[in-house]
Amino acid sequence: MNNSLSTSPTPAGPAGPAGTAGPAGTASSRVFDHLRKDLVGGCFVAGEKLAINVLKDRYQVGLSPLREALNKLAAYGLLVQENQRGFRVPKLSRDELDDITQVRLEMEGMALERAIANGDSLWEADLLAAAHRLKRVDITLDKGEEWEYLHTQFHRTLVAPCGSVWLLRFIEQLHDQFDRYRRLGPKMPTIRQELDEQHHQLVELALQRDAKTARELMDDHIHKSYEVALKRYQEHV
Amino acid sequence: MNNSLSTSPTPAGPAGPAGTAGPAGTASSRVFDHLRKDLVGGCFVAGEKLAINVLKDRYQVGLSPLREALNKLAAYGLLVQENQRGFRVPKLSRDELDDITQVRLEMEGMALERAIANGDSLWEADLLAAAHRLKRVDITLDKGEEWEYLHTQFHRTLVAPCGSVWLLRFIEQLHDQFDRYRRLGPKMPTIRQELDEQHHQLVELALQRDAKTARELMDDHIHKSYEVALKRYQEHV
DNA sequence: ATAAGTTAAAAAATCGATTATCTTGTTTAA
DNA sequence: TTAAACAAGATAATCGATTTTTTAACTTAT
Repeated sequence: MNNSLSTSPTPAGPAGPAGTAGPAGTASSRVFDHLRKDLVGGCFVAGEKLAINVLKDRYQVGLSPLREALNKLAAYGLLVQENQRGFRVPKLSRDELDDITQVRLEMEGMALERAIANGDSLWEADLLAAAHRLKRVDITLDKGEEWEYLHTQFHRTLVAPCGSVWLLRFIEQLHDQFDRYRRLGPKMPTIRQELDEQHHQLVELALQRDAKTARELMDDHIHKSYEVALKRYQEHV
Repeated sequence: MNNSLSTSPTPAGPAGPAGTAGPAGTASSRVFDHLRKDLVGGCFVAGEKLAINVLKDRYQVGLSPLREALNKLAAYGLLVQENQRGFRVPKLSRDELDDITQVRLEMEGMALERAIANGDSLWEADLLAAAHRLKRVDITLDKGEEWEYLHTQFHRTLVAPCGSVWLLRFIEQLHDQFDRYRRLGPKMPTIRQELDEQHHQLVELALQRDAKTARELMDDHIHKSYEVALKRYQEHV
């Protein structure tokens, strides 16, 4: 996977399931990936203050690489840094969830249209593969990690050939933010069935190059996810 | 000003002209602001590798705060971090300039429409003030810094009440990226007259709540800036 | 000559300890 | 009784030194 924030030419590695960067390079980048995953996955309580010394033990690194990772995460928006009192997990709010969703609708819609215009046949193949892998995940066996990873991958693949590096970057960032809400509480989406059905239809429409309908469906898909996220958020207050 | 990346509750201070964070808190945040300004202002050559020890002297800080700032800037997109070989200034390319411009058109247009829908009368006052200050800058006296700062402020004010924190964040980031091109070479925009005229018209349209025309003008304004940036880029190769 | 191997110098990343700042509980003065 | 002042402990930020990795110059073998 190799997210664009990590230090660039990660040796790739076997690309383990959950977005981890293989054997990985620096200590700093390893903590970054790990912490990012945990923050998005809801391992921390929103608003919580992070005790650096605790993190140091938890992630088995020294202060310097840890602080470097925290600084990156703050610039990325997964942490808030306060003047002389360390880092904390950003609070959640209904308003922000709505905001994120709105912007996602605009940006992912745009990106999808462009991807459908530009994507080649290699893209079609990747898309089919990603959707297939996602569908194949055994809910009973999966601890949630596998589905989450493949879901992210699917959406990444879908918009990948949109032609705009910056659009992709922002979309990724918004996904992380959105998932802080969607992944509150229980592991598996209750309506996975429905969502997977939409994923399948999205592939169909992409292959048919029906940008307009695809975008409508994407809107719908985001709205569905929004409802899940909102419910989770409201139950979690 | 107090950019959203700096550590939050900066004591405000007298808010010096050029985006600096007043007396400022941590060494880390001071270097961050300073480096950000220099990177956007073109003090470094694109593609250049940053020698940490040189920066350490140049900005008068130790390794730790410096590295923390560099890490933040990398997450923000003003630096590229390579696996075990430090930081470098991102290369410039025609493709990227086009990309940035495209996304700016979409996002700032959207933000402007929303701002015009939401902005109250305090906003109208702020807008008039920002435009006025911008117009008043004496080109002969100004070393370029003042105009640049007020220009940024004007555009910030224009979209401020759009209602989306994330949109504002992305727009700010894109501005920084765009300015890496626009501010190549000579200090003052050759067509400042024209640009200031557009600024003035934008205020007019905003006050009249004419969202549609305002957006068209904004598109035009971005296109004009794009031409400046492109020319600068091509001359700078 | 070219390419693989070797090694010394340079640079990046990390560690351990120090310094500065905040927090909290307690005291003291109004 | 309340609020300002203080002091001790906890936490954040920074420094200086060490370790690791890369770079570049120089061999040596094919």
